[in-house]
Amino acid sequence: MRYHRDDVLAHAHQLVATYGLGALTMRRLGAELGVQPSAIYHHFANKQTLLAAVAEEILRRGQRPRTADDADWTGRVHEVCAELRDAMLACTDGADVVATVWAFGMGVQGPPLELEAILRAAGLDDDLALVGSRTLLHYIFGHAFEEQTAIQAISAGAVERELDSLPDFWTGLEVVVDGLRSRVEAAVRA
Amino acid sequence: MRYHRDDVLAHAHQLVATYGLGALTMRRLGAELGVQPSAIYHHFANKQTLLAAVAEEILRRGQRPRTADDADWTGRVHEVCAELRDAMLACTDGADVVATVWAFGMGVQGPPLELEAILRAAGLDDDLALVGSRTLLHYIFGHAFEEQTAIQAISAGAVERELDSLPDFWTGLEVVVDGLRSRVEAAVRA
DNA sequence: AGCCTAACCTGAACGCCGTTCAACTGACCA
DNA sequence: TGGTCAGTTGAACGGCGTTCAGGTTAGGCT
Repeated sequence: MRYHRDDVLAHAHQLVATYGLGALTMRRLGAELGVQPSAIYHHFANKQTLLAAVAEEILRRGQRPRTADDADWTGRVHEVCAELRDAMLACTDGADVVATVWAFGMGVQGPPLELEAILRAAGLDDDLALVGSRTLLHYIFGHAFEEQTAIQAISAGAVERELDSLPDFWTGLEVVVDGLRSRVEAAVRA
Repeated sequence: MRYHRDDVLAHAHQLVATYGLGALTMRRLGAELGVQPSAIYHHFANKQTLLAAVAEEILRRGQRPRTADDADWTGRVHEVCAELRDAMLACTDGADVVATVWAFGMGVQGPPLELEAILRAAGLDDDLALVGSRTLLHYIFGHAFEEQTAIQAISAGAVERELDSLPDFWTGLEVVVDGLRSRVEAAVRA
């Protein structure tokens, strides 16, 4: 059997989704495909590139049609945030993968740009729209990463933490959106 | 020369601070001390434990006296957030180290508990104080991590990103604090 | 049908990594 | 003087990402 880039990517994604980021090894991926590890370097320059592609795949699989097109900006923000969060949670270590790739500037530009555009359309100037989108992103990444890590640490028995000590995602998101709302109202008033 | 736990920890911290997380290797740390890698396992059970200790050390070195003790809660929040952020930025990969250790529940409980207490003293109920402290934390970790990673990626020439595209930390923090302020006012009014 | 080219793969090697373990050293105290 | 124990040694195990020169095969062109 000979493979294409998409076959390798699909297997890599499945490996991460099923067994976590630690299972994504060039050797294991090769074994999964019945191929030498070195064969993967024909499709991806290195592991970092492969990881970036996995991150995009995680987001791609989580995409949904936008329903609240010209509704209140808060509804559109919620929609994008929910999609991003759900996409990451649907994959073991998804938040880790996506946040890392994003921070390294190797991809994952869709949701940030979308949030930025929504905030600008709501009336914020360019600087505030950038700040707002990044604040939302940091909150979403941080919450999802902590949630996934805690689940993993607990199920591995590595730590005696309680799962119900995790705060609700939506309440925190509301706090950030409230902060943005006062800026939007000030901008519209001016 | 024979070493104690604190000597090993100090060298580990210095290694991370100077050359980054990637340089913290049991082998390299041993070499730095003129000792076999296995000798380190006498002081720390494994690398994860060592890393947790390094995270605590990063925070410890960033500690400052609290000046705004019974002032406005927003001032106290700013103080804690600034200390946390500065402590992480003072060390290469500091945000990565601290955030990871925190997420794994292996330590780094000082700042979160402090923030939670401040918000509770401001009038928020337990749930909201927890949500608020976590939201602040996620924002601080996310921003610092992205900032440090971007600096590193740019200086390594790995990516063509612009440094000035990073949004201002304090503006974003103000957004979150604004969101919390409306909750505090609602709580005090009730 | 035959060929050529590009895509895909092999297999071995290199230099790292965290971790384990039985055995040794040396300072300190009774 | 003898024993205890914190600290260390040195070798080994299994795993990792990555490189490279060379082999193989599928698909389009003549």
